[in-house]
Amino acid sequence: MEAVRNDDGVGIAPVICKTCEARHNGICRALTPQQLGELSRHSTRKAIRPGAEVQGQGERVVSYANILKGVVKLTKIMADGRQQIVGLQFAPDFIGRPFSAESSLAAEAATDAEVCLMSKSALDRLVASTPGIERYLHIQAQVELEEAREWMLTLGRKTAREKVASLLYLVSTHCDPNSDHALQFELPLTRQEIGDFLGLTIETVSRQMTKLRQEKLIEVENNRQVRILDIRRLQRAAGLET
Amino acid sequence: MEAVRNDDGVGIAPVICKTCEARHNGICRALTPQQLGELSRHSTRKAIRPGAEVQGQGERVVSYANILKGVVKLTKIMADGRQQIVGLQFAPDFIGRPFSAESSLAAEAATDAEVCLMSKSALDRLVASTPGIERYLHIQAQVELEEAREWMLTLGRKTAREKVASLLYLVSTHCDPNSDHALQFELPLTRQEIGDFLGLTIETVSRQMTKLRQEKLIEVENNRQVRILDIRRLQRAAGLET
DNA sequence: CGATGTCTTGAAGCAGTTCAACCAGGGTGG
DNA sequence: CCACCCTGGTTGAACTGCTTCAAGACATCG
Repeated sequence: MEAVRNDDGVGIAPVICKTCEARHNGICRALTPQQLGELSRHSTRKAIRPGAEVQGQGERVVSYANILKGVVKLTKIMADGRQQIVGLQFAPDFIGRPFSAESSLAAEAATDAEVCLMSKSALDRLVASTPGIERYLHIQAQVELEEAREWMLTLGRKTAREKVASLLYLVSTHCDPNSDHALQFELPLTRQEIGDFLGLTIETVSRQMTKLRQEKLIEVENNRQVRILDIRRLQRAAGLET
Repeated sequence: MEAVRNDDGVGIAPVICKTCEARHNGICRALTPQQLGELSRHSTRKAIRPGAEVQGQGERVVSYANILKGVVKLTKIMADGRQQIVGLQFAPDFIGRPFSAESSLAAEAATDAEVCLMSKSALDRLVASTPGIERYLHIQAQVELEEAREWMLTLGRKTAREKVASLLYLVSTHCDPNSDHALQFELPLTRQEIGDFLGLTIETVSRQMTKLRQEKLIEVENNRQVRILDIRRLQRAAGLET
């Protein structure tokens, strides 16, 4: 909204933010250069490898994070080890819950990823003073809620085939922030993780993938590279519309 | 926060709001008497019978609603009729999505209920001018998101028995706004609706209820009156903790 | 009192799980 | 360079938990 100012030195956006995805489409867009400068003093960029936690389940939340690159999975785990992925986040999504001190889920990198960690207290201060930030977070919460509910339908009422197709469709619509549908992409999840997202076992996931391949809906290379051959049929296989 | 003023007539809260649950614990708590008066001019109280829609899936949203009494279910329905309940709302919850013109789900009374319908445009104006309202809505969105994700775990990874126990536990913790656990309550849902919430068939729900009854975890009268005999065991049966 | 809607119970069927074997790629070390 | 293993994925066969189909019970209501 406000251009980067360049006059007295106070208004200049931090160098580190200049090329940042979050600066342009993420939460930082709602900040003035001054606020950005203030926040960046309490922020650090960090690369994380697949499997590394951004935030643990039940841990005290001391920082928020912005995804700059890669995919982060949000998981819940039961006492006996059963696991459910309850959300996938892509750049430039924001991770963390204002107003709640404890995390009820774990956030873990699914792919090689890069995040910008921000001090909770610093951002909380900004939220209190700048309505635009709360607006941004509120809208993201709405979107995540909508996605969660859509997924509840998938988990509760779809067949294994529809579930797997739904996942492929979801990834294709989220992995590239610039386009609506990526027709070719690298799956950010292992078969085990796909199972944990869909409420299925790896074997079932594998079988359904094989079937979709045989029916020429998709092509798979190296287990991860997916090319969608017929997006309409995939959509139908996912139980979306007709 | 601000007491009802009584001096010049401008600051008096509308009579209709005086005894309202939402006024005390719901969204209207964030309003000044003036705002309350303004909003109440664009609001109407309405009783709705079980099955009546507050908001249809895919409909244009023209009003928001506050639940004053009863239980409202949020449902998603697929093209072929498969249905999933994606949320239960109790008084004094708020229904409706600011920032999105279309509803992706239907809101329908599960029990006899009473709502306060508010004009979307009037409330949107208030949201824009009063940060406290957005804060309230933001927090509710966070809570609903948290609940939706908890339920994703239930849908994806729990057995039929655990699902039914989870539902009973959920209702017992939500139906009475004043206490943590109601040990006796009337189920707001039919077996069919319970099935639609848990991703099960009515028969499976019925069988699991019977088993829980036989195991003395609960007592059931008239199919709807439930008494929880052992909340700890019910909790364990729901897959919560140990 | 039948009629209707909701719930329960039983028996058979099947989608998805479980268990087990196998396969492919990619290090690692002899 | 090959033997080795290790991880992640596939495939097959047997099993099982939930669904489906069908019948009966129970309550409410004209």
